[in-house]
Amino acid sequence: MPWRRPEAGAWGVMVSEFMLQQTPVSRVLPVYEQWLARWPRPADLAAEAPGEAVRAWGRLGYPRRALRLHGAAVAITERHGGDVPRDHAQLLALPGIGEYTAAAVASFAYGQRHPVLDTNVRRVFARAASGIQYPPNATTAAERRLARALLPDDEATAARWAAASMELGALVCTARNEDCGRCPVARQCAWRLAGKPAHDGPARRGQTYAGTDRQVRGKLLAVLREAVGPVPRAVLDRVWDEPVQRARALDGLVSDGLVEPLENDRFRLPLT
DNA sequence: GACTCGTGGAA
DNA sequence: TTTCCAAGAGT
Repeated sequence: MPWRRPEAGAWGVMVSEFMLQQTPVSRVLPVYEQWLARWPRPADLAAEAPGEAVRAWGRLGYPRRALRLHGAAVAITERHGGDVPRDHAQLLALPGIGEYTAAAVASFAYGQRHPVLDTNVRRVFARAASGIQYPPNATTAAERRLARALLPDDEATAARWAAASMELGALVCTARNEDCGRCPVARQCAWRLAGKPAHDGPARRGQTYAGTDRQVRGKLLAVLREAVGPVPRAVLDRVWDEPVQRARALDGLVSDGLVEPLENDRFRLPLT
């Protein structure tokens, strides 16, 4: 992956982590390349209108991430001299960076020792160590303890371990159709040794996208991304025929800062 | 802890 | 066709 090359730098790692939050690698790749070519440093992005970040985000989904990445670039420029901070707590204080992303940037970009617990690693640990097919819906204290216990002591080794355990989950120990034949720890895997018992308990609740506010928001924002200038409400009205839900979705976008209302019932991506 | 927040490819 | 889900964060 381009964000694993040394020349990607901390900013490249950070951009990739934002984009990879809930979005598959194959869809991130082209947008990542365009993004880094256009905004090679945090200050370059910080100098842009936030709406440009939202526009360049394209169809990656969850566009609030674009807004937060822009906000993080501004904060880095103002508070950290334009350099992505190395300190975990300072990373965590940036908008859009939570427990996982702070550890990922500190580990992948700066080679530090942090437990990196994403959905891939959690699945690997659930199977190899706990003997269950899938991890709990939300990360538990027990999972964090396990991750800390398994993390190698040496800093450089820990950073390599973080990347390796994630790759193992992403490429081999996948959610469906896991490939135990390629797994380096298959002989020690508690789940495999137990005969791969199927996940019990409640199924992870499905999302059901059709007809939700999220779908309406997506349609509204798609129109605004493509528009050059301000868009009249009448144009936005065409994306959804149910007026109450349509208004609620647009209001939500405005209150999230993804859309800026103008005079005369017109709208655009935010300039400030 | 429960919910919200996009999108599209694969099973 | 429907379901599942992909390197989470914020409220």
